[in-house]
Amino acid sequence: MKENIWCLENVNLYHILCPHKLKGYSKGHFQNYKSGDFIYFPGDTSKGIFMISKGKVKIVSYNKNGDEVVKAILGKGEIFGEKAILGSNERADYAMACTEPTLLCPMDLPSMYELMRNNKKFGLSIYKLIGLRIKKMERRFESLLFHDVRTRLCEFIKDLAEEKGVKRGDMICVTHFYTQKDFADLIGTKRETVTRLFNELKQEEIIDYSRKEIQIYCLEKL
Amino acid sequence: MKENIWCLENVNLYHILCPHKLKGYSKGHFQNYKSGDFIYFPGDTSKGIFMISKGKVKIVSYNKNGDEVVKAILGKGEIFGEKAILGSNERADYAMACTEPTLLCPMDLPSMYELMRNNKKFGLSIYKLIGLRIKKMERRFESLLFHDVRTRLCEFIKDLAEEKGVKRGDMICVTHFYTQKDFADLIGTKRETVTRLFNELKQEEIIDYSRKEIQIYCLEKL
DNA sequence: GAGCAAATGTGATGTGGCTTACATTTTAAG
DNA sequence: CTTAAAATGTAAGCCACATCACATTTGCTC
Repeated sequence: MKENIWCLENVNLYHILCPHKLKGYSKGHFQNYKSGDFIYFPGDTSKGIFMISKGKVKIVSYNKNGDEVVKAILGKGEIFGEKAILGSNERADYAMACTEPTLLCPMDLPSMYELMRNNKKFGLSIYKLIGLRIKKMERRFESLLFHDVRTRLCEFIKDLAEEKGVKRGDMICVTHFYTQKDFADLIGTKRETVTRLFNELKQEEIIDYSRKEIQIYCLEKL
Repeated sequence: MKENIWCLENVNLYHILCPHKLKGYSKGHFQNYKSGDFIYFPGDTSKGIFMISKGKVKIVSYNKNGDEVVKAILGKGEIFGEKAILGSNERADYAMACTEPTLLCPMDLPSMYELMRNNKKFGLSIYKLIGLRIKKMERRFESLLFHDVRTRLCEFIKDLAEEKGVKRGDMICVTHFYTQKDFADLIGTKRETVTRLFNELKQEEIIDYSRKEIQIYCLEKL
């Protein structure tokens, strides 16, 4: 009974959690949000988790000056609010829809637990999902601890490329929806520094970029 | 069926995991380590988790210069290697006993999963444990992102005080086993900076300290 | 297509904390 | 008690980034 679930690169919970196949567990319908709508606030009771069926969701917090700090941007098939499973009964961040429309598939906790107990495979998928989140987190942490800003930005772009890069000729194009402020938040620096680095990388002909796209000429040099 | 497990501050798995009460699940015996013994290495197959029954365990890694980097120091009743539960089939760090003797209660994965499925309370305890680890991690991350070194050190000392501080007169004493290098690793800075800050805090009559003890005169100013 | 807010670009200036390079003290080992 | 190794102390110099202060560009709204 060797269970090497870790070797799979992605858990696709979409087809498991999708409400069509889960009548009786999920509420059987999607929630629809407009761009800018908050899905939950800090302090809200954690009643369950969400899977993104369509659109993008930002997980954010606000610093003491009231500026928005982006902690993650998630897309279709991705899950958020999963700390509820781990016994966190209050949400700690804001979750905000940032596309229109944003469709979410909510799933309440008791159903989750029941499913996890009854469906071994599902349970392991959830563990794996959480494990991956932790790994990602640890990776960010170590990066912050050991690497300078430029290295961090390069790693981030490489990750983006791997995740959603498209080959076009001998370059890789990544379409994204981050502002430079978002990049800065995500790698732990300031917007101005990101601007400077983007231009530095452009100068060195490693990448080129516009608002919503990055073209990578030379992945190795990143 | 409201399950507010999160409100409990600590999960005490000790009395649940303790092998005396778990014949059939655990191997029914402790593992004994000497100071400096490695419990596992990076790349080792994750066969299960460990609970510390007696002594201290360091989770460490090594940077490219071969210097030891301390990632955590754990004591009695604490658990490590728990990422195994989340599907990580290889250990990513070194675990090293740093007291003599160090007694560990090992528990293999299949038994863990079985227990988690059959014993609801146990399952939730494990979730909560993992949840707390994540919270701790996120806290460290945010601290690193937003606070300067002095603030981070103060937070760390306050945590120590809360966790194991003892009132003596109108000061709080914390006996610990960290070197200044350990402090530095754990808060993400260099040893020299820690030394400077310790002396700064001493000068300002907020704390006093010797090798293995910190006396806190004024918790509020930390 | 005028007007405005958000996003991006770029210089000048400041500084926290890393680096380097030793001195001193404490602990462990023989 | 001696000696070596580990831990701690201190100080000068430097540099990656933050901060501040605007300029410019882009994209949306009316």
